[in-house]
Amino acid sequence: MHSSNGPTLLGPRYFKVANAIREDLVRGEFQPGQRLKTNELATRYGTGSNTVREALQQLNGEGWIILAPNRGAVVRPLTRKVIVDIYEMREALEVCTARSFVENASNNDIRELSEIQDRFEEAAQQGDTIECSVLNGNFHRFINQCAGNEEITKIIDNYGRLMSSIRRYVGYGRARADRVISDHRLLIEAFRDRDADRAASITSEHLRVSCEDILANYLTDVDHVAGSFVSDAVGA
Amino acid sequence: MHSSNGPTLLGPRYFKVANAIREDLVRGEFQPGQRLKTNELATRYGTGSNTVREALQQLNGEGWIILAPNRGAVVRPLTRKVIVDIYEMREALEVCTARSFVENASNNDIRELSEIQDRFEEAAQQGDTIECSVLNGNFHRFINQCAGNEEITKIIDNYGRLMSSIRRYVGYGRARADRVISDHRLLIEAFRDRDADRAASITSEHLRVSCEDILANYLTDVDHVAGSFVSDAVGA
DNA sequence: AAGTGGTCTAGACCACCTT
DNA sequence: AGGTGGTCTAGACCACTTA
Repeated sequence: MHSSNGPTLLGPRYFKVANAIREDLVRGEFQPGQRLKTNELATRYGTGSNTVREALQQLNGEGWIILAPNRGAVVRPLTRKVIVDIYEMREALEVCTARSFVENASNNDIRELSEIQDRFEEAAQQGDTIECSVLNGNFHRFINQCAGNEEITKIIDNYGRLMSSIRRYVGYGRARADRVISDHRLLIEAFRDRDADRAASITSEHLRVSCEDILANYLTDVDHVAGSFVSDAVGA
Repeated sequence: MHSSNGPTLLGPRYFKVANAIREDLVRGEFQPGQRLKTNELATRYGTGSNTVREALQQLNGEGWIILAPNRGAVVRPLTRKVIVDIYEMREALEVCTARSFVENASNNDIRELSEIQDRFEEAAQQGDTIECSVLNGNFHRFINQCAGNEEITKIIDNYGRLMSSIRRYVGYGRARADRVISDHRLLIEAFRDRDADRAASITSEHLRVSCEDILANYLTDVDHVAGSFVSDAVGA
């Protein structure tokens, strides 16, 4: 081991390239619909085209780009329809995990969940939107993992980065944070009561409203890519 | 163009390699839990290791293998839990598409669906289990596509080959075919009545029973891989 | 301290599109 | 035909695992 700068620093090269491309997508460096050519990307990130290809396959699975055989990659335009579709899928799956959580979670799990929620509320109190975003992710991920369906967890995790990037794009206003807080509280309560139906309907409603909130703050006509930096966050 | 033997015959090489590996998995050439080494596969299929890697990424997304960075690929053991998880996911998503179908499908779509069903019943009548399997797939895929959520369609299609391989493994008995037929009929009827709740509950029940049927015919203790050929099909 | 096997690069190859 | 860019190969490289 060589002193301290970390052994591999984030694993294989194609991970780093995938991260770099994701960041550039969020920064708006690539336009929706734009073709991503392997050789260009290879020079850009100082790597071989084959490594880029692996990164692109990753991003394809995560919904960022569209990959066609013998055609290459295109930046996926994030139309309102795409956002609705993704949220609808997520709703279907998370309603399912919410039900399983009711069955499978130990009292300890529920306690742990409400600790995440406490930290979330604290972050919201201080207007720390980035932390809010992280903890909100943790909250849902914790439920999904306790639910115990690895297939579903894998799928939702795959889309996680894209979804939180969309969320970051429209911002996380005070009003939204308040709504999230009360939804989460109701959900925890339903878990405590071991009421699967209530947990399911709260989850369903929660995600539906979240999606509507995003669409309301989303630009209407033009197609978008995941980010294009957002300056103001709270109080949007 | 060179006469007639087909231009590229199934697209890029990594598709063919992916197909070949899938077939070998179904044939039981690789044991569950077995490591799949890129170089071995490369020699086996007469290709480069990089091409193999791309094929493996594909198979990873389809649930056939488990891929870990710097670790390589392992044949995924198809435990009962994995099957249950996949079916649960599928149920969550297809209940959703069944509902959307009720909203979005034209009368013509419903007519087309029931034509697929007619051909399915015909194949069942003749004991043609392979054709049954295909048409059953078409039936559900048609519903999913009409539902209009591309994200969900993509996910279910991804798992399609694995699921039909599992189905092929346990066989498609007379009793099962009858049950499928009556379920499908009820579903079409619910669609005709534009009754989303009924369509949802039929779909849910349909998949749940299908999963139980598979588990009942599945060997109990040992972990399995997707195929290991099945000789008898009807009347299991 | 090798060895094994995943990862990466450079350049050739070839599918597809344009002229 | 020619060009562009996706695909593929051979071999070097390097992370991780054995002793």
